[in-house]
Amino acid sequence: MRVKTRALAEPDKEARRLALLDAAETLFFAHPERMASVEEVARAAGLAKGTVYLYFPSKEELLLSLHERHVARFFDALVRRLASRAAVDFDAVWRVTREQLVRTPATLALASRCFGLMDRDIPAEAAIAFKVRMGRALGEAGAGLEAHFPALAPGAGVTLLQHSYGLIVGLWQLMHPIARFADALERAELAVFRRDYERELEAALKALWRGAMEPTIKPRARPKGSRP
Amino acid sequence: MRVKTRALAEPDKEARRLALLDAAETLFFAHPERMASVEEVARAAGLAKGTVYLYFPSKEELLLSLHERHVARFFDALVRRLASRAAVDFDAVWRVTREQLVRTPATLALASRCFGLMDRDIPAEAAIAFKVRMGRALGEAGAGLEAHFPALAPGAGVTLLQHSYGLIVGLWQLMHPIARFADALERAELAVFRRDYERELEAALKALWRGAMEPTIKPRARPKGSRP
Amino acid sequence: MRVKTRALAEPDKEARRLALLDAAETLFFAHPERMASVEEVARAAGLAKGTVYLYFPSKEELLLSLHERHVARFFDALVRRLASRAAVDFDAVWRVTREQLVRTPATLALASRCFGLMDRDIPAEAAIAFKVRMGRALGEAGAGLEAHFPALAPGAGVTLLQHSYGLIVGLWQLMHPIARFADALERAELAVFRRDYERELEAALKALWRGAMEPTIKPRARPKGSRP
Amino acid sequence: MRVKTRALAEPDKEARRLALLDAAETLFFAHPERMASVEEVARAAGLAKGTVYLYFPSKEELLLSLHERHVARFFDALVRRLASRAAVDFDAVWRVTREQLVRTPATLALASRCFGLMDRDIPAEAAIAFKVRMGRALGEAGAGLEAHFPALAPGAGVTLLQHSYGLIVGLWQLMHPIARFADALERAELAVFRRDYERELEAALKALWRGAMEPTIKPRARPKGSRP
DNA sequence: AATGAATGAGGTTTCATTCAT
DNA sequence: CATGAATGAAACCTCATTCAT
Repeated sequence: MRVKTRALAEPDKEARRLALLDAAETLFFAHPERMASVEEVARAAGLAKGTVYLYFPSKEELLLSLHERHVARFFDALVRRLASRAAVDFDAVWRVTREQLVRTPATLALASRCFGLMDRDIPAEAAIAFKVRMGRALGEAGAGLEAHFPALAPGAGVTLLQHSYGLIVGLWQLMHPIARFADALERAELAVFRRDYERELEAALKALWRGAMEPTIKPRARPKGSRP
Repeated sequence: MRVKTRALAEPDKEARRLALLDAAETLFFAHPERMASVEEVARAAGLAKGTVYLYFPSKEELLLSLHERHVARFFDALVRRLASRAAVDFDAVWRVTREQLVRTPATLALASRCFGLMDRDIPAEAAIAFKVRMGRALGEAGAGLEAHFPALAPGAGVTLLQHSYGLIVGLWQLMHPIARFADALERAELAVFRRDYERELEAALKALWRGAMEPTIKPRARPKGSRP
Repeated sequence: MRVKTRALAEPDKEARRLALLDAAETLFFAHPERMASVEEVARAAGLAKGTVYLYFPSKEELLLSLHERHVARFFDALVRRLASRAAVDFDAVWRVTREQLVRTPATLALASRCFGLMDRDIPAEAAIAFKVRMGRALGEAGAGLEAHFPALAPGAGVTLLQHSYGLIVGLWQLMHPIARFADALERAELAVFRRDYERELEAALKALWRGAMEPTIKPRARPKGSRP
Repeated sequence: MRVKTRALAEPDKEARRLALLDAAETLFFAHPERMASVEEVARAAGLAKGTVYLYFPSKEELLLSLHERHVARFFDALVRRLASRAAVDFDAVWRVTREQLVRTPATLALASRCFGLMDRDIPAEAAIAFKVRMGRALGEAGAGLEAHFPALAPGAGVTLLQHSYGLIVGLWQLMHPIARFADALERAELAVFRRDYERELEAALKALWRGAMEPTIKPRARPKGSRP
């Protein structure tokens, strides 16, 4: 009968909430492919199963909260960076992205999953509240972006962030390394898949941003001749 | 007691395999958020549950097969277009993409899921075989692309396709419409999420391609002054 | 953090006990089909969950107490009526019954449940103490009945009360209206179940009492012929 | 891995259904106060938990089926008796009742519980279907009764049966012996509860029927004097 | 005395897979 | 080959009760 000291004061409760999120994150990080059970999460936090339900209405909403924490951290860092005195260019944004998203793989693994959860497992109420908060952060970051990149028309900052986010997650799904395939990847036939997610993402994002910034240029290349 | 006549000859077997894939596709299309059970798929194909396992080793591999069929169709159409006499520009590729991927939402819903499956549910053997086939198609399409777009260095065609694919799926997850949120989306706070996936994707892909084609341009904008 | 002032004095304690019973009664009345949780009862009484256990050893005993209060009220009213100067006939008893039991449906809903509780959830000690108190009230009321109905032999008053009580509760279970079936009850096939509990009970009790009062009559009807 | 031979043919399936009902009945009979878990029922029938759900949509509906079987048996026996050539009087009906209901205590224990289930746990659909079947049997038996007891007006047979059923169950709840109270019942104070259900019920039913058969007699006794 | 955070037993249901027929 | 009955692991969530504060 493990009796974790009780979180009576509000700050303690918040701390416990965070402890549960931490536990979930750790487990998810250790085995991104397998979703830990609520019991496991609770135990990892030194609590009992039922206690989890004092802090989260359901397992899905716990996961969404974890996801939200990740996203919030990213936006925080990004907004902070955009608000700083220093000049901001793609690399500056990329560095934030890399630290907050790319190099915390659990973040992306969870993001992938949460897309699916929104479709059915999260009560509309909660899903919408989540989106409202996201929308706020997104709006702020988008505006900040526009302030630094004159090429971005009003509204284009938000759009670019969304497109980037889609690219980040989509490419991660396509390219994130899977341990058990490491050997097979050595085969010549699979050379095409021997890719470094971080490097690829940087290149892709760079291309996306570059393209987004120069909308005036006549849009596309024209091939001289078709295949012989 | 339905006693479907036996599929003795090889062509019959293939036909039955396809019937199962069709059934799975139909069900998945009808409710992309919910994964139909094996029983449902079997029934929709006019077969019994156990029969599914004569044609697919597991539910996951059935899904992967379905996914592969989608991807193969896309690559077929793309390669065929690239091989045609007509000139090829971004729009030509986009039209193929739109028909094969964007306007068949089940395709993208399934793609999202299959990323996850690869991580754990598909035996390495099967996963690798799948990747080998994908790699082949990818290589061919990538080469075709390079032939039409001189700006693409060798190898850049494949890369661009992969980046594009990541963007297509990632953006879909982020933006695909969810029926039960339609009302909520009217709120001013959620204006940011009121987006048309097809239009957004076209813009994002265009930017990505444009950026990928002009790698020499000096990379980024420089803001004159920071935020006031 | 609600800090209800402490119930130090004995009268306060009793008042708080009653508040809890009132709260339970209200909740039970509102949703007789669903048993409120201890938390709900406590909140409805303006107390915290744990406090309930200072006044009742268990949820079951709380319910039993509530039930006892109902029964006691009934017996009080009955005994008072029997002790009054006015003449007493079936109708007089029926009126008491109707007011105290029939028209307070929660009473009967709870009575049904408490039968079940006695079997296992109530400690023998408590159950027996309850029965002793019930026995006392029953004895008194039975005697009062015998005083008014000369046809009742000694002991027959108690017996008649018990039989009546069984009938009251049994018939309630059989006939009490269930909101969600109201529509279905319109069907011709279910005409047999379209019954008014109060009216039925009155008729059944009348029959029971009439039969109990005339034990000398040769007992039963004789059919002339069997089914044609 | 227990592999009960498979019930492929329809009669086998029905047999298995019955085996599950038998198992549930046995367990319920052994411990009427405790409701066996689905797992226990399955094991008692030599099956696995999941198998139960092939035969019953939910635990509650299994219980309702069991209850229905009991009631159906009673009605069968009653209707058969009423249809036989032999004369029918109260005792004849009582004997059927005694064998089918009174002396199979599980029947009454379950009946008590099922009243509660109807309120919320059984889907309206199923509950109504059950009632329709019950209504049919009730109508038939009621008509049979009227044929034998000329004192019963049309419709009075059904009514009498319902009232009787209420009395049977209600009195059972009030009087059925509870093993752990056997000793306590020896106390003088509890003499009032030292009752034999079967005997009491017979008396009460007799009174109810007698009263129901003689509706013309001037209704009630008149007390000579009130309490001194 | 009062609180409410923590506990954890307890039970239902789903569904991919197997295998006897 | 085809069937579908049988399996049983897996996971969630509720809520009466305890007890540190």
